Amino acid sequence: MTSVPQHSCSNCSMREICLPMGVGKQDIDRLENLVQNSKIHHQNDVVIRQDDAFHTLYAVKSGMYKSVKLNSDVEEYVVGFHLPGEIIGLDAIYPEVYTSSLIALTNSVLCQLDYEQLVTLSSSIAPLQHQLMRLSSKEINTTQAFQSTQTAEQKLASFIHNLAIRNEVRGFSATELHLAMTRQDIANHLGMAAETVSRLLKQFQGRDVLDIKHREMSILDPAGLLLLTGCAHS
Amino acid sequence: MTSVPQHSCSNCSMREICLPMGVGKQDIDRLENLVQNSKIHHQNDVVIRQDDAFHTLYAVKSGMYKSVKLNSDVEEYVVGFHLPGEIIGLDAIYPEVYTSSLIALTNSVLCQLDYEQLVTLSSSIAPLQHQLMRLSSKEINTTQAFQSTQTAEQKLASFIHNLAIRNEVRGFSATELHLAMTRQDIANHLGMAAETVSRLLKQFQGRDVLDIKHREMSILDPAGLLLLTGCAHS
DNA sequence: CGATCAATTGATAGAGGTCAAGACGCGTGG
DNA sequence: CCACGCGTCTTGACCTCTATCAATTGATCG
Repeated sequence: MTSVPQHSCSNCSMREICLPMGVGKQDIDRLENLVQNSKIHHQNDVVIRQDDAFHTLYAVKSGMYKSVKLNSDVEEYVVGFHLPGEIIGLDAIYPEVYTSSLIALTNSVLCQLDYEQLVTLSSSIAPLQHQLMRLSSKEINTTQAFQSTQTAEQKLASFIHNLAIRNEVRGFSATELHLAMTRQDIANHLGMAAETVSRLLKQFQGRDVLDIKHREMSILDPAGLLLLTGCAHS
Repeated sequence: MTSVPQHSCSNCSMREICLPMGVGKQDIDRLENLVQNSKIHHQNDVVIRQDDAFHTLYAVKSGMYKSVKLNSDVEEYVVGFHLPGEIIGLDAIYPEVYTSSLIALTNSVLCQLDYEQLVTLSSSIAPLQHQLMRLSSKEINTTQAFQSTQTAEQKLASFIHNLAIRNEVRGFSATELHLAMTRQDIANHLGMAAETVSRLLKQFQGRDVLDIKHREMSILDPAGLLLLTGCAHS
């Protein structure tokens, strides 16, 4: 009786969200062979350095990461946060270098996938090819979705709502969120000042939309939160 | 001596930017067979309606289009503008419905591609598969690139600079631009008021960075424009 | 238990939104 | 060819939202 390797796709709790979605049982081991040993990271570990040559995609197995883009000398921009099951590096395919640095926000685990091998494999596994395109498409959407939001209030509400939905999809709580990132990271990501995030969160609390203690957030009124977004987000 | 069909990929001036990039001579006719008859549109023609079922990707052959997303009842957001050689609809793959409406800004021509057929074909033509991924990746990048810009001045400068680069890549002028869209469209796209666009353009003129008469723009000082962006855009 | 980093809170100022009026360009029809 | 009307663009005045600066509190960790 051979034990399934600890970090295989077939026993991963994210298999229905991640790349293996839709891939049949007979093909999934071909995908598993391609997945390099998982890498364990600790808080503030730098996993990818911006401008390094692109060869591998990453999938988050557990924990949380952030992507940070250095523009000019000092100015940096938090592109986004990555939850389990999400693929990192799709944006690097075209320029063939990573466009941002990747940093672990907490103790986390990543799976590595050689891109060339993955593409080759996907041309013989139709569901894998489809999922690769689906995930790219999804990334385009999520990046676009936040552009339309106007005020700081809408932006922050959208951000929290988006986090809650992503948590829920992963089988976690839709109302109890742990914020692994700092207020400054959130603010930077949303293009506002950290002080504004602080003030708005307090305001949301005052309206009984949510409750925050440090990094632990409870969404008390999901419908109210959705209203604050200016509606229509997924 | 058979004449090449008028709207084939092989004699299209955008073939080195569009999907055919890298596809060999022997395979390109297989791609051409998949391309439906080109569709001619006039200004303000609605080509795609938001929320319609997704089946086909589009490639711009000539002219210019805009993507518009309706959020709540009245509020609408201009997602972006599409130049010749660009693929439209990649963001619709995941949700399987178009996430925005597509409107012609001037007399324009589109090529239609059935997505299912394209994916099937791409699994037997490696360069096509690569290009499909590359174009998706590029789209993720361009959407991300503008998020980091802070002030209205930086946003507008980045927008103009981006337009100029895209024009240049297509073999058009890098300094003489025709703005097919209204100031309101630009403003909406960049998340600012039309009045602000107007004032900033005037300001850019005053600093001799560019010259504008109605919809015709001349970039007088490309380096100065780049400075205004806050640097680092492609 | 200080030292350090994160988060909050208050005061102030400036960028840019909004409202309103007017100018300009363009197409239509007399 | 010119007058009219409509949509686009510009310009000005005002005000709000949010960034910035500064100080304090709170949390975390060696």
